Amino acid sequence: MAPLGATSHMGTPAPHALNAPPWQRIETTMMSTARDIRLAYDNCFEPLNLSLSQASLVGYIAENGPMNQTQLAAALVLGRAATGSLVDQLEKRGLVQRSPDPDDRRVWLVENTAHGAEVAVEIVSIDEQLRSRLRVGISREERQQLADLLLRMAANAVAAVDETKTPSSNNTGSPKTGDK
Amino acid sequence: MAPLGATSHMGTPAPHALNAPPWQRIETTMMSTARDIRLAYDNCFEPLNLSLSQASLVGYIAENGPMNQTQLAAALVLGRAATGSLVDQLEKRGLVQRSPDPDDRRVWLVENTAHGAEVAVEIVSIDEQLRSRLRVGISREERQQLADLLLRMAANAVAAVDETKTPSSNNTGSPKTGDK
DNA sequence: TTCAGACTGTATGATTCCATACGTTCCGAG
DNA sequence: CTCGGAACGTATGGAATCATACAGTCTGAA
Repeated sequence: MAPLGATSHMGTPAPHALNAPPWQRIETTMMSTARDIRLAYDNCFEPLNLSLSQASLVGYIAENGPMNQTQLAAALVLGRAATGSLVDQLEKRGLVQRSPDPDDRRVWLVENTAHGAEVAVEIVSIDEQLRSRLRVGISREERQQLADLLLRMAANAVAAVDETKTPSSNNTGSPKTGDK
Repeated sequence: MAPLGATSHMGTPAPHALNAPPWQRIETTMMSTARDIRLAYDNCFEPLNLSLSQASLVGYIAENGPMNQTQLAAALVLGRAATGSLVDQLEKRGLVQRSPDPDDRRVWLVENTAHGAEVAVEIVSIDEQLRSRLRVGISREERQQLADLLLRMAANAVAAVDETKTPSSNNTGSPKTGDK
């Protein structure tokens, strides 16, 4: 699977790329690249004792103001459960806090504490630093195209799943809401 | 930090893409795309009751012949422990089997069973199907460039980690030797 | 008013993977 | 032959995330 059948018996099948196994296919390359990036982020935030997701949450609130967990989940591309867990961790450390939403008793408004706001400054700084580090040798135009291709591929992936999931059957559960 | 600071207040920030939140930055887009692709694969292999990693392992052996677990780990871009775990699972299901390497008593040669070989045919077929599905609307040239950009970015990520981990290292590619 | 349905956050269990620390085995220098 | 180091596979613990199920709350229609 993962690779193609290059069967590179000899020493140098092709100077494909710097470090990645040369026989990998795009899909695998992508997942492994994503992992490398996540590791780089985690590594960068380690001095603050934060994971990428945690830092993202604090940073996102710092830039966009308090919001509820469902909104956060959408912003971080995470499930609500995972997001709630993140907020728990950050609340324990005193970086964020939950206040009740006066208009909706179901909802917690998550906001940064004073300390959280301080840390957020560092987070943003570290983030920008790493981002520029990741973009070394990659022009703005290339990034644009990269993003474009990624989105198209993601759309294909989602579509592929949808097709097999919703051919004709009205499943007992709801294919959409997820809840319930 | 998932988002960028664009603060696209409202209205129509940009018809960026079909489903992805428009404010995401490349790094996040990539990770989320990778996740979508993984989900698509898992979904496709579900009829066979296999995860992507499991299917990859069987398929890879089918195409490249028996090999030891360290080689497999490198091929699948996984750690040795995770690979061993995969082999365990597949062995229980009778898809692969471990035979002792006559030349090295430390090593297991992992190979497909007869049943595993049968399944591998399906795996390869399903994989090809999904892959072409993922490539809809993306030319070969674009894929080439995508792979190129991904690899450059991955290299940057690895380098970024290396820099902070070993201030005076010269490693170019793989800082292997996870063991002690 | 009442009630069904949709939404919010939470709890739980499972899965996948990493990092680390072993115990065994191989290899090469003395 | 005899060690020390390197490589292999394994065991263990932890982190992140998903999917599901649930209880409280809001909303809109009857």
